Amino acid sequence: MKGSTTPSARAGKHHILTETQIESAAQLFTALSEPIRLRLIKSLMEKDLTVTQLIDATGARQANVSKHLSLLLRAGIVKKSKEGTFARYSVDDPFLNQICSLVCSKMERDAMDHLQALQR
Amino acid sequence: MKGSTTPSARAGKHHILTETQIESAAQLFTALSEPIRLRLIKSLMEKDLTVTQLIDATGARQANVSKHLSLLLRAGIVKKSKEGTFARYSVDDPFLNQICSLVCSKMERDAMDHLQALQR
DNA sequence: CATAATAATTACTATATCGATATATGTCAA
DNA sequence: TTGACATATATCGATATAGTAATTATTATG
Repeated sequence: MKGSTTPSARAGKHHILTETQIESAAQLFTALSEPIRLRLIKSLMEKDLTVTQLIDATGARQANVSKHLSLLLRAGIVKKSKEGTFARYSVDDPFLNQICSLVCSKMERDAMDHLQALQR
Repeated sequence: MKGSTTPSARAGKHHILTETQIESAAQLFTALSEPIRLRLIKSLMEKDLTVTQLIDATGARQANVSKHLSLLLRAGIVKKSKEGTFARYSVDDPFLNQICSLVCSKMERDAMDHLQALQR
């Protein structure tokens, strides 16, 4: 026994991404690939916040916060509503909670694997 | 009724990423943020393949395929085993199937929302 | 050993994007 | 209208990364 996964064990049960979906997915992952944007998302997952509040929450500069927020907006990850001079941003997408817990469990699993590899 | 989500509806049930986890997650998403890398992953999700086979499957150049594979390897997304002069790569991580179906459903949901917005 | 085949690496150009600064836009209040 | 505040945008230098061609291991084979 070689411990290798048979291809047939995988075939037929996974989602097959079209080329168009691959491009879209890549853009989505790009939007999630910057720590500052994940910090913004994390803050917004607790509650809706204005730009000023996000500046305080993340410690980033105003221009950077605005820039990354508009990127997240274009990516369809956050929503925006104007309130006077304020802009209130929000995340309201089950996708984010799901991907968050998925990433968490992968990282935990990888950490476990790493520990077991050390003990072996 | 304003249609806004109350913050309390979100609080308490989501995963809270630490700053370290945010950095790791950003690296993970970076690894998934290039179409060519998603194409490699897609091919490998069907079955294990050598570099040469991945060149055929993706149409990319050898150096490029090797470079992106080594990036995916460092990111812990693919595994590598040498077979003579060949290098056979594989993905064997439930994370990928999960994230794949998650991304698919988000894209489908966004498409539906977009259609409904047009009809409104 | 010499050669061919496979894959990784190096060197390079082009492009993208980050953060920072400065400026513009928009809104409210006096 | 003027001033103060909130946000967006434009620009710039620095850095990172994509893709390519050429080179360098590494391994199998005659």
